[in-house]
Amino acid sequence: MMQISSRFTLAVHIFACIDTFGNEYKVTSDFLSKSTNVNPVIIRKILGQLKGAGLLKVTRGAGGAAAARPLHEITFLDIYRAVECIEGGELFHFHENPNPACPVGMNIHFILDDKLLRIQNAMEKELASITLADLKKDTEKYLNQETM
Amino acid sequence: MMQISSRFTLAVHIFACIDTFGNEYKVTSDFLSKSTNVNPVIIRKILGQLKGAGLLKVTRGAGGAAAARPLHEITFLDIYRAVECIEGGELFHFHENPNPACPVGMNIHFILDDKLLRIQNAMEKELASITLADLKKDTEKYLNQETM
DNA sequence: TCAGTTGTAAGCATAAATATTACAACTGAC
DNA sequence: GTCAGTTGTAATATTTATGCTTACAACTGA
Repeated sequence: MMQISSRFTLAVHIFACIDTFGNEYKVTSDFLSKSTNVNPVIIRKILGQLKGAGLLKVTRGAGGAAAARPLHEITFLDIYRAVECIEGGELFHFHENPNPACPVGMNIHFILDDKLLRIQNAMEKELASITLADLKKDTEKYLNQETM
Repeated sequence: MMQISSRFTLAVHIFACIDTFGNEYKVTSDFLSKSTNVNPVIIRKILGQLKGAGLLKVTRGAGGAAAARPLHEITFLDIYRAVECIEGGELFHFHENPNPACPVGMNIHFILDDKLLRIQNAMEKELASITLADLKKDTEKYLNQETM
């Protein structure tokens, strides 16, 4: 399988909750746990990662999370990088010890690395093109459909 | 972490070996095991996936693998899809049971799915733009550097 | 002071990847 | 026809990451 972990969609879900409920309610890990149906400790860990990346603020003691920057200045790429703690940020996992005595084995990184990077860049460029302002707009769209 | 599994880079490595050694040697799972330093049973499993996708032919009994189509008609996307057996082909893993009683939880898929798809499409488009002909060209480039 | 909350550690359960052993079935050369 | 070499596949083990859960110290605002 090997998909991008659900921490990413969880993090986006968290921001959608902050957008939607932030003014009315205190958005705590317990609140988010109920909306996502994910354990509050996991939520707190993700909140910590997002906080560490400067994307949101978490109020210790009193509780509650809020965005740390204007929404159009937070991209999906920021979120992806905050929660997807990949060594060196590399999307593709390589087999570890290709044979240095084989002409192909010894050169496989020279042959492949630039191509893999191109692919990863294409994905990250698209991630960077989506902001939390877009998310909020669409969230409101669907929530209003409910109300009607 | 959650990277794309090394089966993909392994599969590309396999094709690089076929390109380079296919005329001179019989490219068996044992041969490939030595070049990649990966267990021959794993190699055979990947060979089976590539064969199943119609990308190469494996000679039973006698042994050996070879490309099943002209190299410029095999893309990295073909290989990716052959070996990355993701349910529904989705790059992003979603938290399973968002709360249907929460306005955000009940709509999170409507809000997010199109955006995730855009990101995945960007990546797959780049995967599709690289063919095994490109791979062979670069492989020869680096191997010739060795010889000089 | 105290109820509610965050941050974090520790242990467990689950899932996927990869390694490994084993062996039946197959093929081509002799 | 035999046989060495190979593929296909099953079964098991190991490793690694994820996510769940319990627990609790530290913190904050009322």
